[in-house]
Amino acid sequence: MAKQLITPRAQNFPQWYQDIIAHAPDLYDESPVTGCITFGSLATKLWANIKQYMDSRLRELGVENIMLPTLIPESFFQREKEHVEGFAPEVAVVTHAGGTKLPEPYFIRPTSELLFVDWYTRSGRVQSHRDLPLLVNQWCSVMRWEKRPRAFLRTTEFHWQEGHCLFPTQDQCREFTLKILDLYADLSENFLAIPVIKGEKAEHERFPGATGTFTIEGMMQDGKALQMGTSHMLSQNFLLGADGKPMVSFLNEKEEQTVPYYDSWGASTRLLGALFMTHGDDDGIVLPPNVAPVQCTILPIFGSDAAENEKVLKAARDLAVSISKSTTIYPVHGRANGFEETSGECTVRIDARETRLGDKTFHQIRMGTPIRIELGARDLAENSCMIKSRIRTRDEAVKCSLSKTPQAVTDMLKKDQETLFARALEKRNKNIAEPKDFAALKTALEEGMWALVAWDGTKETVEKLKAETSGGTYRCFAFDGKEDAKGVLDPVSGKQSAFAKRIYVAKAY
RNA sequence: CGGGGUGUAGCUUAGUUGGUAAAGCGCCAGGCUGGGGGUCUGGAGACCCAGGGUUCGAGUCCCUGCACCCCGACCA
Repeated sequence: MAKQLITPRAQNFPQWYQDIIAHAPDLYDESPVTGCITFGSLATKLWANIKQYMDSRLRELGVENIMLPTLIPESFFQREKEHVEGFAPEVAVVTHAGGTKLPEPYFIRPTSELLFVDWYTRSGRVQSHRDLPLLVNQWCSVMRWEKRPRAFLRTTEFHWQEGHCLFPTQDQCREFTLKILDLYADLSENFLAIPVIKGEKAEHERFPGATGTFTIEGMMQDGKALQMGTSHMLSQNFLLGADGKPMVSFLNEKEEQTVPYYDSWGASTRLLGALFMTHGDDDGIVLPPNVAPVQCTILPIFGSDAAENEKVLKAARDLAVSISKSTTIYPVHGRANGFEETSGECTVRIDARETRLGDKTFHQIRMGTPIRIELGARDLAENSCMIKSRIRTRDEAVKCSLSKTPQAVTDMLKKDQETLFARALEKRNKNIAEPKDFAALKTALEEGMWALVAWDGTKETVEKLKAETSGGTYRCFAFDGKEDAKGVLDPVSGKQSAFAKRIYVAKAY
């Protein structure tokens, strides 16, 4: 019985990550295109859930969705020098179409600032101060020819949302940019159960063309940082042409032509990578109940008596209906036929395949399903079932009467969501050091920790940090309002801090 | 784009000094089988990455490509 094993985290973290995502049924497949993956039904549902959560928050803020083209005319790229230099190396170009060479090549969008700016004027949406703020977003995929792809964390084509908003004043723009950062943090912490640090990127880490970049950073189980979403203040940078003349302007209350302030913000399918890396264990991925496409799977236990099996299956269906509070049960054709699902307050799946319980159990473990319920003829005779959680030990299995099961499941889902967040938070907080000197900083990074330090603000120090700690980077300035870096020495250079706030240092994905 | 590695069945791999392919998992059929991948029997499945070359004969030896993976630099 040679099992397909998952490399333990402690032994080789990158291999472990590859193993758990590879073993999760229907999560993803490699594709024929370099660095691109096929999102399986599980990944697609996870992304759909994230999208739904975020979309409803965005609607509360008044953001509308639109959809722009995938291609950008090459000439657009001549407008924003810094932006072009930032993205040119990783852009794919379409030179031929319709069997002939195109007069002007099209770039496959790596991000859509240039198209949004065009749309603002083309659509006539920005003419008066009454048109502002203009709050729009799009869900799409973009393409960046990165040197080193990693499934979910950095794929050549990735799916994301990109919001592009205009405001009459800089203050309003900044306020909204930060509001989105809060939204990202809320999504991450309350939905994905991943604690994040909110902060501002140092100048050298800014989005090309931005005047300010704000980020949420999560700590993965190996202590590396992952940038999970960014919100950029672009100010008027994309709205002025190469000649300095406004490309977008509106008439304000005083009847003056005015250039608005622009922000853009995005979060991508990298969030799924963060999810797996944060919560996964040596048995596979673990999905927090709030994002999980299926909260609970009922595993009927079948014997050799067909009539008994029929009764067990019927009881499983009744139980699924009462847990999910939905009467519709429909078949699901996944890796094999024999699954059924209900939707409602929570999604309950029945694994009615005629395989052994061990197979069904393992399938669910590898898929990260929060709760399993085992139900056989003997349980049925006692009007009970066994409830097991993905994140609890087998000793913690609960025997529960069928009538009380729906409430027990609801309670367990809520508790497990909290537990996952609390675990990750505790681990994160334990792993942030405040080193006094460079030696202590090096040690902290070697041990997979982050460090909160003062920084002298120089490029030399950035280089020195990276070179002498094998990849340490400045992640973001602490966002907690504390100004405790004044007069403090930078542990890397030994010089005075150039900023009022301290900055987080970590190795990163 | 530098450094290293690997291409043989759906997956993981074995293939001796060159003689036209093997195992485990998975899959299909059928037994026995109730709680973390059970077991027995039978079966299907591979122009050995591509193109050249050496040879009576190449998965194996020699060139040349291509692809993928890992470690760095770049990034959501």
